[in-house]
Amino acid sequence: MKNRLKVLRAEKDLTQGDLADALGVSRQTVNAIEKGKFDPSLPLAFKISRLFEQPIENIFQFEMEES
Amino acid sequence: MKNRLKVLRAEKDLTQGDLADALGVSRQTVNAIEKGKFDPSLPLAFKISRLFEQPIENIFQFEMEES
DNA sequence: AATTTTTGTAAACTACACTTGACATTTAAA
DNA sequence: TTTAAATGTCAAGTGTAGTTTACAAAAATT
Repeated sequence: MKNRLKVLRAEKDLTQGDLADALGVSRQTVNAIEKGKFDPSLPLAFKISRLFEQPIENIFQFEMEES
Repeated sequence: MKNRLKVLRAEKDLTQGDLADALGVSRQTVNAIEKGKFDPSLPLAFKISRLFEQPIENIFQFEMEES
């Protein structure tokens, strides 16, 4: 699953640590999601969505073959 | 997290088993999600979204206090 | 160039999404 | 009203999201 986190984060001038704090997760979790190591849970995806004021579908791009 | 699965399923006249097959998950998983026992993973939420041709936000309603 | 901040990554752990199998209860059909 | 289909739920297991701690590498500051 691809995502636009790095760009969105840059637009708001946030470090991975800043974003992690804002979301209430660890910095490693933000890093892992940003690098595509794993997908966020649905609740976390919603929090990210609200923080960046964009629909989930606009932040995460799911492709069917991924599973 | 609330969801409109039961209604959406009724609109398409699908049983929990039908939906499970269409999504590639077990019937118990569909039942548990529908009853709010747990949240779907983000990939599964995307599959549900595509199947019902509605954005995730229109199917699942996240409220901040949930976590 | 030296220091600080940020990012990447790893291991070991916890929590929960999802599985199979099984059975009881409710709803619909014959 | 008896049978079948659909739903609810439980237990025990697997896989992955997310944790903490820790350290190395890269990027930005001074």
